[in-house]
Amino acid sequence: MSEEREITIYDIAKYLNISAATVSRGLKNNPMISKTTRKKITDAAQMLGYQSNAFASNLRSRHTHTLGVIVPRLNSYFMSSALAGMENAASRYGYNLIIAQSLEDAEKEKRNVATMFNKRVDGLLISLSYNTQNINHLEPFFKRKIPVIFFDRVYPHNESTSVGINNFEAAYQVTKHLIDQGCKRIMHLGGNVLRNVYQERLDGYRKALQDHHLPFTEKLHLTGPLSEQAGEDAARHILELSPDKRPDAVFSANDTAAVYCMLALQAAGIRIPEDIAFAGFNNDPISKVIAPNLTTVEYPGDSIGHTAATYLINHLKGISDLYATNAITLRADLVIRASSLKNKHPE
Amino acid sequence: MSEEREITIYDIAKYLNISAATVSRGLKNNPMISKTTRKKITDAAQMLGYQSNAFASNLRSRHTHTLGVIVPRLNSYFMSSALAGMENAASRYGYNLIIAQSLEDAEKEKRNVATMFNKRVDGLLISLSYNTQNINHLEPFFKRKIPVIFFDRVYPHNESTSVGINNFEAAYQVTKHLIDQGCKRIMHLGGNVLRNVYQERLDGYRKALQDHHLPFTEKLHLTGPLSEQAGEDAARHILELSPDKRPDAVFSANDTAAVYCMLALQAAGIRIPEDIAFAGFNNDPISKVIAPNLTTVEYPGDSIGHTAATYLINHLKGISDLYATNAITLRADLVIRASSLKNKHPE
DNA sequence: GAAACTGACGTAACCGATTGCATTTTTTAT
DNA sequence: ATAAAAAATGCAATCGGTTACGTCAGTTTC
Repeated sequence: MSEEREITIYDIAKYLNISAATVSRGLKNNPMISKTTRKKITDAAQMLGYQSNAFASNLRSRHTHTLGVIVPRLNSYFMSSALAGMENAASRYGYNLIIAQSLEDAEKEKRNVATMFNKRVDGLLISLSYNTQNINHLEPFFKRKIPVIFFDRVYPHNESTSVGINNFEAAYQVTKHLIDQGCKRIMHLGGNVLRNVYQERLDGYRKALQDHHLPFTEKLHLTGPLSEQAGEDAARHILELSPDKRPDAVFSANDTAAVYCMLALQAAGIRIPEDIAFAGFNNDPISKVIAPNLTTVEYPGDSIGHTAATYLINHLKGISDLYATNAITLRADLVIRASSLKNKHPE
Repeated sequence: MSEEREITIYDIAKYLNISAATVSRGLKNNPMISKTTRKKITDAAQMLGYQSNAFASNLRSRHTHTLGVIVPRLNSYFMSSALAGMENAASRYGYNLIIAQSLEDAEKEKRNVATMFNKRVDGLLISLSYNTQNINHLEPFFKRKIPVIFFDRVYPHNESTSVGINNFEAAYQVTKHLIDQGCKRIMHLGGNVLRNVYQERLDGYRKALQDHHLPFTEKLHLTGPLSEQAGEDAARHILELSPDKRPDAVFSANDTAAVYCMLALQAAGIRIPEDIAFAGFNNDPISKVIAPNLTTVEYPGDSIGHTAATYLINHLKGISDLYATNAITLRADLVIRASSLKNKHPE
């Protein structure tokens, strides 16, 4: 039952009859320490079961080897992939991740940011909540020059970098693909345009329509949370339209809404892609399971997370300068599957 | 460009002409401090933009308000749900989460555990990697009486608690359900029996067979990583059997393998559930998208995570005693869907 | 052989909040 | 008004590494 006392560098120092300073240096492979004493130190540390106390170290050296991550939700495929990518990069370089979720709430996001600051994270990776209006809550970070990287849902700021894809271009390609398939009345299920990703996807969609001389119709533009429910609601909305007013294609800003819209429409006897073609966004696992398989955009969460974290760490190590880089854009390819193929023999 | 200096309690103390000790107490709402000075302190703190330094605090008070979480992979639906549940519970009580993934590698898990220990987490939540043989690497935690909770993939240990479901019972129910549907040759796709969840699911399956006087056939028991590939491999295996030797049902220990097995079989012309009934495990989102919808077991990641974290925190606060509790078992209901319904009119 | 230098290690002052104990101030009781 | 009790605040040690600076023995240089 006796509480084991903590082994410190002082214990090692006493054991070897040397100073704590030497022990500290020896453990960090400081070249000032001779090979022989260094060996003695590491051996003694091993023997005594020494475990370094990160606090004491942080308190003095003023960095924590910890990165803060704030995401809207942890449990989406994209986010958990992004986190996995970050964790891989971070652990490779000896960094840890403190993860918090805003639950799409700007207020909780503010509290998360404050906590991260108090825990003195060395850098922050953040994807903004659904209704965050501005980034004033990040000021403490900017003031203290603690680097911030936005990923996925970014915010323009000239002292921090954004990591994501070209949403405009991807949405343009999706829409163009649907147009190439002969679709003329393409519906768009979008998210809150406060978030750049949804704004840019909407813009790409509109630009493609315009370039192909198709009108943009407000009635074919639905905005919502892109949830399962939202997908089903969209289906109901479509079914309530008179058949000649119905869209002949749906481009959803995520796969979840697309898939649940498809399921509801199919239940009502609508054929996909013959009656209505479908395209989503994210390349979520469900897109490969739904019948017909869903055309979508590969949104590489793992790469985005890995890139963002690596970049942040490189900045911290002085290898690259984050302030010079405004944005990093990763490749996001269109993944064409059966849900959008109206032409049996596409050229 | 000037680095803003950090505001400390000493700055507040100097500003108000009081001692740092009083400031420290005032900020923590210590009742020993009068209401008026407390107000003055918080106001000054606000005014000066004070942010507490968690290190200094931790170093002295010896707890971090941080929980370590080690999971095999971040990007599975179950795990990300569990993490989300943990984060909700933790943030409610002012705790943070440091998250690391073992990538199913026992060695990386060991390193993760050591890091968590060095960062002095107040408690540890862990789901073991695929090939972890023992829990010797957790000894430092046990020695220092730092509480450890296992969730999902647990390990028997009489000083720590496990949170999960009754896998044996759930698997029994799944198998019984398939038998009730008239199935007689039920195949099982299982995982590594080193992990309790897979061992127990296998046991439940076997017990149900036995109770219903059905033989257990080694040929109908496949063990693997339960990945998409594993599901497709299982399908190929089934198709290679002569039709009279084929199973009339498949019970997979997760939904991913079940779904990809179904897709491959369907592509080969096999009808589900008429030719082969299917059941999975986890209630992953894909189970609701596959046609026919997959019968499965609701494995409540969110609840498991929330419960595990709450329990750990209650222990830390002295509200409950973790050492007295051996296991917490959550409800896991069978979710019957079309993939297993051979009888058109089930009673 | 004295001065200058180098390598290896020790000394001690931090980092910023916490807390047992001492001290001062205020309140209560007599 | 005064002693006693209670409340409020201050003092100073402490947590465990880190690091600027000092020391000292041994080596090099001329």
